[in-house]
Amino acid sequence: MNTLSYGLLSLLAQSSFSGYDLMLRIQPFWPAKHSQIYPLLAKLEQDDYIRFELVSQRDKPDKKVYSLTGKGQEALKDWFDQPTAEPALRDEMMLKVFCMSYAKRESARKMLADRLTFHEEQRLKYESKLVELKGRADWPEAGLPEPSHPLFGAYLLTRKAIMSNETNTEWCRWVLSLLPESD
Amino acid sequence: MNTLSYGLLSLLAQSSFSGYDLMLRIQPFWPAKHSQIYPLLAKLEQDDYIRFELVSQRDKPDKKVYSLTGKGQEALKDWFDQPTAEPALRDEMMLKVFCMSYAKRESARKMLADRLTFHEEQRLKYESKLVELKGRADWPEAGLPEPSHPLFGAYLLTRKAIMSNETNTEWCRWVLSLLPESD
DNA sequence: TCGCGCATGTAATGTGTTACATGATTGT
DNA sequence: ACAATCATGTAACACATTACATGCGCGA
Repeated sequence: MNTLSYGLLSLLAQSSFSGYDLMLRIQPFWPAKHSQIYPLLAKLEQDDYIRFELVSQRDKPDKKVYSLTGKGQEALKDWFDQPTAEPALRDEMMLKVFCMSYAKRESARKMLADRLTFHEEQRLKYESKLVELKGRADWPEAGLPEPSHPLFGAYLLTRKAIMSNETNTEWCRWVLSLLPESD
Repeated sequence: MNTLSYGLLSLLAQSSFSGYDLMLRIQPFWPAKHSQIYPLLAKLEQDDYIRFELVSQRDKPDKKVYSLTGKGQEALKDWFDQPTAEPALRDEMMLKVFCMSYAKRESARKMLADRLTFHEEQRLKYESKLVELKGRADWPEAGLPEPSHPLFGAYLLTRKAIMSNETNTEWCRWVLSLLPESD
């Protein structure tokens, strides 16, 4: 049982999902390709942490809809009390920034401008996710969900994503302001 | 040549470092253990991107001090104009937050409090790094370095680290305020 | 004297990506 | 026609961690 395994159980604690759904939903928190997810799900199913139901769809391929077993729920609870690993960020851009004084001005500006766009788009994405969450949930109009609400965690993470993207956007703009166009 | 390889070259563009130094300095931007770094350095040396000089020390083990070759400098410049990969963040805490409504209140509070401490400590660390940078460099008292200054990148990254840690600190405090102690 | 920091390396194992494979439906 | 989305899987390879291995000097 590695972190990705617990992550999948964690998503399944909310609701049932297909492998494809899980793959898409875990991306923001733990990047993983379908080629890693599918074998893991098979293993978790074999070890009785999760079970699946075959669902036939019209107009779409059949899918396996996974849900937590009792053992899976127990595993999740135990995991929660284990020490939590520190976050690991890997960002090629930061390595490039390190030697930026040796690069062409326009290369640097382009890299920063691309990253700025990325963070602005991410921010928009998570802001609409927040709206969607507010629609699905039934918390008071003040906008503050109860800690016991199943969507509480998703709300916190969406806010976190928005905050991080705002900060990164601000940083990109600041750096660009220090790098005037040289034409 | 993978991202970590370029990262090592990137650090060596600033100044010469031992493998041990490189291992410590690359952590904030690209986590990697010494067991990954040493063989990579040997390979980069064999391929003529870097060279080393054996330095004997009193009271400390001998070390290999690496520096960039001409080929290494060329490689760095080419790399800078290549498209930059998106950042990848892996954070076990975010996965735990997702199913927080199913966990014990005190477990959740402890996890958040630990993370809060982590980000506060990181912020202090990077703030002293900023002071150290200002001491080493000779940019105007206004505090704004020139983009051509060799420490320009390090300055930008240190500011970035401080900003991110502040934002994360703020998020942790906010979440804790939503999770009153239940005793 | 016990652990930590400096300093380097290898071997075994675990994690993650890319490529290979298939196939229907929907929108451009 | 062509690409994208949904949907699942395997195989080969690349990347990363843990454990094994050594050894000196310094401070508690």
